[in-house]
Amino acid sequence: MEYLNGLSDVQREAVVSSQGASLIIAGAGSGKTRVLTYRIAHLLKQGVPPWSILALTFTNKAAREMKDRIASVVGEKTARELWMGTFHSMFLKILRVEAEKLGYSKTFTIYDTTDTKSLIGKIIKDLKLDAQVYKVSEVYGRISSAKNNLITPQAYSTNSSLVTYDRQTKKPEIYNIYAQYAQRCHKAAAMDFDDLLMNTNILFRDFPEVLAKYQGRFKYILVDEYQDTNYSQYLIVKKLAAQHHNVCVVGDDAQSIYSFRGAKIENILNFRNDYPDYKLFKLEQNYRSTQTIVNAANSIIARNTKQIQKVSFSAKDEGEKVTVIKAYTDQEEGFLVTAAVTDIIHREHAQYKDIAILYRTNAQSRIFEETLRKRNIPYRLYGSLSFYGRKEIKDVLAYFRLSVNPNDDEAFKRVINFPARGIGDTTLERIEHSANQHGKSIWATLESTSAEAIGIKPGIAKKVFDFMHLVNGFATQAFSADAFETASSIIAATGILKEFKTDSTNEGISRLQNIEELLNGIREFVDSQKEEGVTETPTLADYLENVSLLTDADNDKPEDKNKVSLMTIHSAKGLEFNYVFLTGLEEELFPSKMSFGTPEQIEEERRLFYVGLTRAAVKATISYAQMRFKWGNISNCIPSRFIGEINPIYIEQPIGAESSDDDEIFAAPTKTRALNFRKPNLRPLNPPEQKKNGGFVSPYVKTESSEKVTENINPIVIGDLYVGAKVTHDRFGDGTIISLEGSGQDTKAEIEFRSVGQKTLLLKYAKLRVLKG
DNA sequence: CGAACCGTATTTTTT
DNA sequence: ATACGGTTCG
Repeated sequence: MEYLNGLSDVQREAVVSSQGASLIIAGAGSGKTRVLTYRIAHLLKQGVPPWSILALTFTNKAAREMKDRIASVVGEKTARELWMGTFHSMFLKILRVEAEKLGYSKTFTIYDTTDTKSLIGKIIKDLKLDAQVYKVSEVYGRISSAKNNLITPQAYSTNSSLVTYDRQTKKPEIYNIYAQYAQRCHKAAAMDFDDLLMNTNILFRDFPEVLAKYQGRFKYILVDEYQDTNYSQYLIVKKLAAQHHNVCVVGDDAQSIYSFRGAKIENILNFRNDYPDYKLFKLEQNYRSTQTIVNAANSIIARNTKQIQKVSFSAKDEGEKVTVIKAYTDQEEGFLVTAAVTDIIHREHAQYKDIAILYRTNAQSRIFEETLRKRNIPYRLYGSLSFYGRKEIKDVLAYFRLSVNPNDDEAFKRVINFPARGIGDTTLERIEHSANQHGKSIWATLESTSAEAIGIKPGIAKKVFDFMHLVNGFATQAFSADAFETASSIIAATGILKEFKTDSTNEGISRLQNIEELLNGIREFVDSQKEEGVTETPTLADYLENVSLLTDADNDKPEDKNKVSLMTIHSAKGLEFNYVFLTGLEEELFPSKMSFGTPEQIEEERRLFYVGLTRAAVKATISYAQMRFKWGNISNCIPSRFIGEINPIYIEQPIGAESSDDDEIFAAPTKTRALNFRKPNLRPLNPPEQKKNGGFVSPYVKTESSEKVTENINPIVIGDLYVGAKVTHDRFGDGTIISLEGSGQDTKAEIEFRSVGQKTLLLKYAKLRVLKG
């Protein structure tokens, strides 16, 4: 039991009290993962069979890490037999076995967000609804939230509050879209993410014997991040735990940040109602962060009204104060943050992996990428365009999916004309129309309906059938042969490989590399499955089951081990870094403009800020910019209210741009009103690299008549600066125009200030006003 | 059918 | 600014 050493009293109690219902309120950095893993390890040591333990997490990464840690205590073989994974993956595993009871084929595929959105878009079009009114993402949100609350299409149409709401928002047809969507998914033998949970609920509701089977099997159920469960997930857990009542949930109401996705903070607040004789453990000591960080975080979260009372404290050193970086522009924010990163690396002898740059939206990552690249700092970008979201990967995967499940209409549509085989939109439209008429999948329709009835010419029909024949050839392989072999032959036989090999552009090369990476991934999958003895021949079908729930965070490569992390605060949840930068702390960005509606939404943003701050172990730095590029335009930014909400005793005086008189050099946007700027026929002329000539930089834009813009523009005055005339000096060194666009009354310029000789490079933007004469 | 062109919306977070 | 969808032309 040596693993029990080194735990605090309350942690140890939480670990060993294995019977009955337990609620573990675990503040940030309180060793929650440790408690969970040791609790499971403890159960295993006591002789509980691993397959009778169900441990649910929200990310694959969390599950994997926990599994690894358990393995180091009880051995890998035992750990492997645990039912440990994300909600989605665990219930997918069950649904694969039980699918036929729900009228699904066992080989059902999973529609990811892209598939779902494309299908919803198609339905909106088919129903001849106004796409301006029925926005795909909004409709998707409504459908998703209905599913997460276990509202079927039928229930939706009779639910007065939903129907009333939709009428009021002038979208009365949402129920219809939902019904169509559900129907078409079913025809295609496809489930979306929400279906995995909803169908599990339906399975347990309609098949008591199935529920009883799993209730009997899972003697112990553990749930991580319980505050982020939605109703659908909550109910599954409740049902499964109904027999043995050994349910242990871990969470922190202060870290609930997924309510937009249907997470119910109430689930954790109401735990006591479901399990009246529950045991409560409060892990209040923060072992991760300095006192300053913990106290600063507490001072923020104290402003929220809805919370479980707890005292989060740290016994570590007081530590450094939180630094606030104030930058003129988003560019400068990138520069200053990167400079601070370099500083930490050198001064603190920190490693890249100790540092994270966090932001509210993925769109903010770009500037940090640029500035980090300039300084040759290795970084790993999470989220945004994920590996599995790339076109070429999705295309290849679509072939795989189609080979396993020919009814997968979204996959079919994706690849019917990729690589191009002369089957265009019109043809596809006709086939789909016919499929909808027959209430069948595209594939099934093509199998049972004549080309004539569909309305396509024999020549085209032949191409379609050739395609089907091609896919058919993969089908048997996909279930019997080695996944890597099958994948390789699909990529070769379909001409995908050729398609990319002949493309010698950078784009093409990177696509080919991605496909190679995918193949490598498949090979690794095959090897690991063999090694673990799961199966003799891991097939493509086996591979697909795994891949659909992976995100790029699950795709860590060895060379990514020591890099600065760039990610949203959401994806940073559960992680920790010695040095954390929280960036873009501006009103409307963080807190997001979208959350201005209700105080509850602001509270969620505040929790998000809390989560971000508590990721830091040693030091947290906050940054914001006074101007930021948004939609290709500069906008003014107000510092986030959250900065002011931190008790000032934990904050160091701001560094970076001072709000002194030099502001006016940059034509403070409050003074120079950002007037509407119309681009009059301007096109880039030379790439920016070629732009320098003798201290001046020539504009790289031209008008359609090939005139250089500078020649059209009279000198512009911004403070002391003359743009378009030589700038003799300013306090940063030589001022230089790097690009200039537009002509006429109002124009926009991008100015780079560089102080030569020093390493300092300041990038600034200003909205300029052209002064005539 | 497919490439090229043009106009418009986009940016909250993700299993 | 960019990406996507729709339209037009070859």
